[in-house]
Amino acid sequence: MVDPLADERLDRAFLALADPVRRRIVARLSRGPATVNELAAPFDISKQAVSKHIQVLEHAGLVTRSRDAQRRPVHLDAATLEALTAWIDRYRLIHEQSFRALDAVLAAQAGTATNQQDDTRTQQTEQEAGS
Amino acid sequence: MVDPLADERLDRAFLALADPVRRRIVARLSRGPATVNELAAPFDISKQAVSKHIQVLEHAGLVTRSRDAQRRPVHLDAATLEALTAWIDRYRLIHEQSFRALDAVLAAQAGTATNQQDDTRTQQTEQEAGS
DNA sequence: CTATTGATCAACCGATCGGTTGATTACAAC
DNA sequence: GTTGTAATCAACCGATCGGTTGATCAATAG
Repeated sequence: MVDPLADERLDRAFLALADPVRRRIVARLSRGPATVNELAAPFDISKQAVSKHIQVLEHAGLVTRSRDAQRRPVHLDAATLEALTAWIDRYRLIHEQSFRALDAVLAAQAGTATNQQDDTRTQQTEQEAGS
Repeated sequence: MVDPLADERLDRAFLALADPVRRRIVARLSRGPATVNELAAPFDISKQAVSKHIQVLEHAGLVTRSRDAQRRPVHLDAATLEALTAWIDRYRLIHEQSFRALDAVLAAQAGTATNQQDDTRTQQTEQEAGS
């Protein structure tokens, strides 16, 4: 459905979200388009800095811009967000799967009843018996 | 369910994934734990550099480490991955929702179609956009 | 004990990032 | 035209990032 993003594009998209200002901008845009001035209002930084943040988001494919007189409204591009979740979920699910397989192996070896291989989506915390 | 990660933790987690080497490490770990040497093997960079990458992933909460003699196996922590998809999906779904609302308004006004591709995924959770 | 293996620590370097200020473009209103 | 507003461009700065090399720590093997 959504193209798996090329490596460099994933770089830029994840990097774009690795900043609280840009995440807040994305959060704001999820409720509809906004101009740079509107987006800059909640922040204590300069409008130029916000403009740069928007450029980072745009270069990452997370937002697009249109034109309305001298304003340049910014729109969220949800397709890229979806591609990011697709990447993450891919490996998250592989991990879950192999974890369940390991559970089965351990259960078969020991026979003791510490296995829960039912459809509980256990994302259990690894604990170290590292002594 | 999964704790919404604090802002600083989200910073680190997204930043950790904004690097192709670290994403390949995550991909490898999704199939099971591995030592630093094993993880470093596919790359042309030094083992120290890979060790740093792993520290970045660990500090981001994406991996944990145990101990086995002089080896320090690295394990994926899928919970943090899940928290990232949770953050993304939250705003992706809000966006979808407001887009549909806009569609309805425009349809009522003029009957003209918008240029949004119809991604049918009916979700109706009303949420507010925090950070 | 010494030697070897696995991994980290420490210092350093060039590139990029997030921010600033000042100048400039683009458009609208008068 | 001139003024005003929205936004970007350009140069600069300190901090962080990704990489290197060399030394060191931790644990096993001989």
